[in-house]
Amino acid sequence: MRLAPSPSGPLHVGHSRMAILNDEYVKRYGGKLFLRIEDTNPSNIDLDSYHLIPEDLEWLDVKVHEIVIQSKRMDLYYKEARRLIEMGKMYICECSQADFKNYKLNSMACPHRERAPETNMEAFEKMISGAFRKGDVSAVVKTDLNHPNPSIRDWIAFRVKEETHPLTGRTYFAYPMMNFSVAVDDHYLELTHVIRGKDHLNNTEKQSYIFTYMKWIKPHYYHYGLVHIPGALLKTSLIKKGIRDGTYSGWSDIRLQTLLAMKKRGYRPDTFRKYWVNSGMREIDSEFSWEIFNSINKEFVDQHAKRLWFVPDPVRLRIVGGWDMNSKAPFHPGNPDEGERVYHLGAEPEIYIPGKDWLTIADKEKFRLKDLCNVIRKDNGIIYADNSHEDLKKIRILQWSPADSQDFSVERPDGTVDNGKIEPLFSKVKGVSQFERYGYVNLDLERKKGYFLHK
RNA sequence: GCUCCGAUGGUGUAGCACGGCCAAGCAUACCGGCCUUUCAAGCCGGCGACUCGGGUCCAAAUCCCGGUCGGAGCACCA
Repeated sequence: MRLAPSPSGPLHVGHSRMAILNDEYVKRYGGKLFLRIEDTNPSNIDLDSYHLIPEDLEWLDVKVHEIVIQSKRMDLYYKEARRLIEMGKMYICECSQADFKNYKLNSMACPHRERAPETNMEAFEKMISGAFRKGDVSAVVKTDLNHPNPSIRDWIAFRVKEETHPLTGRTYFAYPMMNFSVAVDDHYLELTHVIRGKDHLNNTEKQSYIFTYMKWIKPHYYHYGLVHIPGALLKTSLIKKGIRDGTYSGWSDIRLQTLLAMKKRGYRPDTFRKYWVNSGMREIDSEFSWEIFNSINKEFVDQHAKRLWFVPDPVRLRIVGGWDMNSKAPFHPGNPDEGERVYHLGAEPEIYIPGKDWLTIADKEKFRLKDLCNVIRKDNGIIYADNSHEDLKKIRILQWSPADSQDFSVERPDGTVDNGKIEPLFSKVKGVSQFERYGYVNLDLERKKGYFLHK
């Protein structure tokens, strides 16, 4: 089995599917998983991704047995190309791009198609030694000019690139197209099974010509349906543009759906695995469900998410008439091992409550400060009422935070920020916590802020 | 336009290769109740689907034909 990403950036949610599906197959049935970095197009390579991709995979707990880098195997591709030329199955076309396209669309042979193998070989050697300019020539695999799908008729296997390759520099001038290098590598890596998206259906057919000409055994192919991930920006080129022009702070900007960003928000690798295994390998296109994805993540995260009181948009109030006020509450109601938090507030303390709630509390309305006491609103202040637990079901219960609370802000994936106060003991909490009546947040203690995960 | 693929509740799926055990299972969401000093978690109950039309058959979500709808690919990206 293999994972074959192009090194144009780190992995995102979409990639996690193919990684996990392949990995899961290998883990269940045995075998070997290659990570094959497909860097045969020097124009869209991001040097960092050579290490970011393996790191992402490691985070996902995908076990890669061996890493193969295509740009280091160019001689192999050239060697196999020569064999095809000798067999008369590949030729060097010197038509313009437009002419070549025209011939194909009309099922016609281009003038170079029937040249002798020796002539082609000569042209090929010139091509790889850099004697041609970009766009002048290409190496073409003969298929069937009458194939109903024009893209499958005589497809291009090598083209000239003049850019400097980030890894190999200016060593090579002719680079294989994905369909050629993939066929050669799938054979030499002795792959038995290939799992990939059904956007590759045509490629599978193109590649099969190589297997047939070379008399190689084809792997078994499985094509899963495409998933549309709502609200996600996954096009690496667009993300890169956004990073360059300052729209995004980097690959881990939490508005993005790169694995880096999702990790920062507190998503767990197990969530990815469970979600993708659960959605299976059907050929149906489907809609990615954040609803289900988040609920799986909540399952993993909730058990150790300490509860905290965060007060967005805080209003500062004095509890008039409250003497010797104390509060004690567990960090996790269902998990006593997580400990508890205790506050001694003293007499007539000041506290913060959420501005949004304060706005909707009527004059003379009674409400509860959670784990503290009941109060009644009077004009623009509150007075102590009692500490009975009797009407808990009837009145609303608000989270609050003491006067010595810290400033804290939560960044949300939609780009907005909630500013507020957080209870002092938050500094004892690490990782993902649940802000009561607010949602799950991954804490960044050093910077006194958090990243919103989900409700 | 051409080629290929697909169609189960709001969403994600199981079942379809070998028709009957499917008056369609699970999850999530939603609604109601219990519990609870969070609008979290947990427990109980409820809601809700086989794209349409034909055909084969004792019997069709499952097989065949047609329509409709959706998706992907269509040349020097991977």
